[in-house]
Amino acid sequence: MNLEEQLKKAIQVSVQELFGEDIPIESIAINLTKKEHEGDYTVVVFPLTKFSKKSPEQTAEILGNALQQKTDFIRQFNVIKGFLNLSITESYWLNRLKEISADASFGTLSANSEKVVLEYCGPNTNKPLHIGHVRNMLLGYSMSEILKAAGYDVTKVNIYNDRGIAICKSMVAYLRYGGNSTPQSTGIKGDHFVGDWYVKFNEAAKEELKSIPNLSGNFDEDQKLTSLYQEAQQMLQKWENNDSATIALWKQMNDWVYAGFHETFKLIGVDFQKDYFESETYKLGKGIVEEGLQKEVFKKRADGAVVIDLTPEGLDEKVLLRSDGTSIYITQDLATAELRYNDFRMDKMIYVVANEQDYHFKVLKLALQKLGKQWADGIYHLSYALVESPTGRFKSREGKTADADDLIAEVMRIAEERTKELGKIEGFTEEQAQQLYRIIGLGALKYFVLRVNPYRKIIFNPEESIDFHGNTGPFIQYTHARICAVLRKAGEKAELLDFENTPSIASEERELLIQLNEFENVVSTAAEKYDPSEVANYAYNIAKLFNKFYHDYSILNAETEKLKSFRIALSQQTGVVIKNAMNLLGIEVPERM
RNA sequence: GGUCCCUUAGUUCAAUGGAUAGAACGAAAGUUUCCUAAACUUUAAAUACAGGUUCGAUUCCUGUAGGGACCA
Repeated sequence: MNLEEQLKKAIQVSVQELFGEDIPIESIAINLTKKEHEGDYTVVVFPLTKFSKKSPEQTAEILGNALQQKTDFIRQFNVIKGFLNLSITESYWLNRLKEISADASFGTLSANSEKVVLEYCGPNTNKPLHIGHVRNMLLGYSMSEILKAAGYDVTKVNIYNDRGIAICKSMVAYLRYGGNSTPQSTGIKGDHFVGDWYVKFNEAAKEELKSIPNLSGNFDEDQKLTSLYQEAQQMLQKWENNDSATIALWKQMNDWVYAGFHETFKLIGVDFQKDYFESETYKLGKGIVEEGLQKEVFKKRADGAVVIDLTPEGLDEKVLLRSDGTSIYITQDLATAELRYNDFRMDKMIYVVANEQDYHFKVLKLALQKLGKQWADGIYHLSYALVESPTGRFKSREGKTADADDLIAEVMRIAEERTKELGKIEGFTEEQAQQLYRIIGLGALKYFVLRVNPYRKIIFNPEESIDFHGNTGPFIQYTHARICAVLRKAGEKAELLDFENTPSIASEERELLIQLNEFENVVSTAAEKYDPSEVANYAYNIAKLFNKFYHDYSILNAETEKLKSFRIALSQQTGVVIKNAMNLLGIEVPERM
């Protein structure tokens, strides 16, 4: 049982004994004491005054005395207004550092036997990944690591939107203008190669529109008048009819795209245990529509469309099958969800999808619940806001600035530039140097994205490079490298860890230690809130505290051997926590930089 | 028209209903014969507006203004 739990339990018992009131343990508020006050933990006693029938000060005083008697780790306490500040004994903290250091799995919560399927990325196969996918992938990957650390059994899945009019457009343009070119012959990465044909399609369609009169001015509408679009339509038709030449071309182009995607996945460091393809699931909707009609959860409208009435839930009447019998995204997704449940029997199903689809997922979950699917209660939409440029939403036609591969290349280039400026790669082989640029560049990018709450939109200015100073990934990585340098110099002495009865430790050391002890709480909160930024901010705070400690005190030249031993252990554990926290964000930390 | 989200220093972000609202960048000033200065220290600087709930509101509720998304 950790310290906070022990404290809460002791408070609960004391309140019962002192004031004769049973209070739920969740109602007890314990915070870390603010810097400007003396103490380690603070109990807010205002809520207890209604049971004690005494002033906040008196209540705190009485409770403080009781707690001190009941436990053996409270050295002293003070009361300021309604705040009871408890100081924990030094021996408790020293002992705690030993425990943490000896615990190889510190930061990993015990397994809870719940199974989670987490879907993320979800690209279309007609164009390369862009900055939106980057946020999605970083969130998805990080969330999976956090959930694993919190004790869940996590399976990551991807869904490819590999069919439909969009990919047919690329196919048509390629057939018309592509000749026998391939990614290999042109040296263009597969997903970009196919994406280029998609762009080409739109350019050619615009060109064709110049000779067509009476346009509406709306490209999405007007393009339907072009021969190109009609060809794409026919292509889609043929695809749906299983025309072998069409299928062969479709497969070829998608394979190029997948090869490109996989390269990017590998570089950015994300993976999936299972892939789903829309082409294999897009027809599944019919069955669930039947089921819904039978159960009378869905109904047939006068015009023949099948709908679900969600007005009691404050939503609208939602169409699930159009009057012409064609299905809609939501219908497919209902069926895909069920398919996935049959595949995995998971307790939770998490969708990492942009907040444009908040409404969609509300409907999805509600509809499944209304159909009586118990497992639908476990659906969670991890919604995140879009990444925008300073002038507004990134449009694919803004091109390069929003492209994922370009973005990654750019941060790595900046990392290289900065590192060389600082002359930090002495003694590195070329391969090690490249590795370092990758770690730092990606660290900067990933931290930049993950330190922000998912629901908050990110303004990314491609003109200004991502920062490497202050509250950034490289700052935290640098702290880790510093720690490694000290530990290297300390040599085997780091193994000794004899710091029993170390004379009084400084407030900077104490604060760092208290924060290290919080790591498991942070993991648990991040998992509960589905929010990696909790971990990011924590890692930053740890790094900041360490740097202050490092600046103010000498580790290797400590006044006594015991103190030195303590500081080495503290540094070592800080390094471990930084590394583990950063790994939860999908960020690697270098040993030298 | 309906539903949902957002608004905190010049800028980008923090703050389970708790103490004097924290950081970073940028601005101004300083620290290197000392374990990595991608670091550290100091200064100036913010809760959109109006009500309400209560011991206490950046946080919860209502309304206003501004920004964004979705549903037809």
